[in-house]
Amino acid sequence: MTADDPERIEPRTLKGFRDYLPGQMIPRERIIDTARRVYRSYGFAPIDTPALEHLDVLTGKGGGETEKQLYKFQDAGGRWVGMRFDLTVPLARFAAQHLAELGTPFKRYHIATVWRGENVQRGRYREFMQADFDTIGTLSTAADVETALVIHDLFLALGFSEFTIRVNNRQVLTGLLQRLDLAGKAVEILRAIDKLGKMGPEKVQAEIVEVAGATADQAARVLSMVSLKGENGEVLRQLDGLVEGSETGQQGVSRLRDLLAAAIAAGVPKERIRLDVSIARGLDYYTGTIYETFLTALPGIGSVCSGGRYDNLAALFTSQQLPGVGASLGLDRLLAAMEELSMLPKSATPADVFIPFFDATRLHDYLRLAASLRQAGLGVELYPDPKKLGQQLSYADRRGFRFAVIVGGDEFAGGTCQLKDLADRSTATVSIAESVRPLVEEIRRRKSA
RNA sequence: GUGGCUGUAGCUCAGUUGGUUAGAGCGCCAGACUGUGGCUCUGGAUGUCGAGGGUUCGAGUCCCUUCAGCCACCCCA
Repeated sequence: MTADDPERIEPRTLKGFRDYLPGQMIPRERIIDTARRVYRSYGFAPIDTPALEHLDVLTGKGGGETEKQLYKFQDAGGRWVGMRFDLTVPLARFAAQHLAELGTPFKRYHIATVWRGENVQRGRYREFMQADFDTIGTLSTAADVETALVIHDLFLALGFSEFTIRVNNRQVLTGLLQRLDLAGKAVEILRAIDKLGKMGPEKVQAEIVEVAGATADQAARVLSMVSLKGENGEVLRQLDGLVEGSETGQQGVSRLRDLLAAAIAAGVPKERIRLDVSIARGLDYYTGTIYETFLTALPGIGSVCSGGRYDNLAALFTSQQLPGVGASLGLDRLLAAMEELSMLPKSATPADVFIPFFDATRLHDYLRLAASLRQAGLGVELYPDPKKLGQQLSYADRRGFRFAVIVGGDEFAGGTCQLKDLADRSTATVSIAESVRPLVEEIRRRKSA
């Protein structure tokens, strides 16, 4: 093939779809591992579902926005199929289909790729990964609390200390709207409220009047509630007054009060979990607690972990009432955030130890050494060509290896090796005559130091 | 889907009113240094100027289309 070969195909990826190089994939896998570990530590069990579903499963009763973003096509057999655009709808189908054998309460996590044909932006792609966890089959506030605790543990485990889980409860707003006779326009009003951070109160109020047909006075009252600021306890007290006379509203406030108290009792610092009456979440199926997680250093990127409680997950598929609560970690958005915050290590190798192929006649010895280090649990890469040592070390340095174990003629003769710490350029002579154990211990010691 | 900005070497960019063989820095490869990587010096390779079409004697430079990226709307992870 030549450069002007007309048959040559340009290598490229679809808009919004990306390749992941080792430098990106290593931290990505680390986030996945962390999420998995935290979810499992609470007893959430892994599941998976197909990427493709029957189209009607995904579209359900039809919803404007998601339907527009849905990737759909006819398969070879003429069936209409769609690619999942979130993990909640597949969970609903899954629950309706298998819950009889699983029983409730059922806690699952699901880390998988989803697809949305929407316009791309920083941290927003057409193919991205979500890491969901949900507890279904219970109405208990305990599950709501646990959801917040999982989010909290997760972000700590990921290396964040500056973040805020904002919580709210749909029932509070619903209660207020009932009192204002605006209950029928809840969806439009919620959507307007969701824009509060971006547009400011005046425009939101105008939108409520315009889109929901509310009077200026009604809109002002919605705004006054949604604009409540201050300590969690203070806001709760004010909400008590605002929802007075609405059973739903009172229940919402009461659940928020319980949730916050329990989360703080469980060790979440109060600055990391805040009642924020303005968060509403676009999705209409949330009926109770709502969660959004913001990074203090990067509020502009939006929520990196969102979720909430729903009354009836699988109404579309079964008459069985399935309440639940859960949240979704936006892995790719989070990764974009971490990259921007320089939280990603630059290493492009998953291994700790580099062994230069130094003495061209000793391949077998190098292979043996590498094997015994691996057996001790270390990741080891042996360079494939006996090039000059400087070049090999330069390669190791670029890749981000931490250690080089150098063994040449002198070392073979003396039964030793040189352990070189690429980070601080120091070297130490370690005996490997009897066993590699001293070497392994030295590496471990330096790693944890 | 709508609107704005951008697209030149692996990366960041320069490229004069359209004018012959398209440049820099960084990176990469090699050597100086036949057993030790971040410095220095020397040499070297690399471009369908995002793609396609048009205007022109002549286009990286102008026009149209298209693709991709960034930003806003929208929505959301």
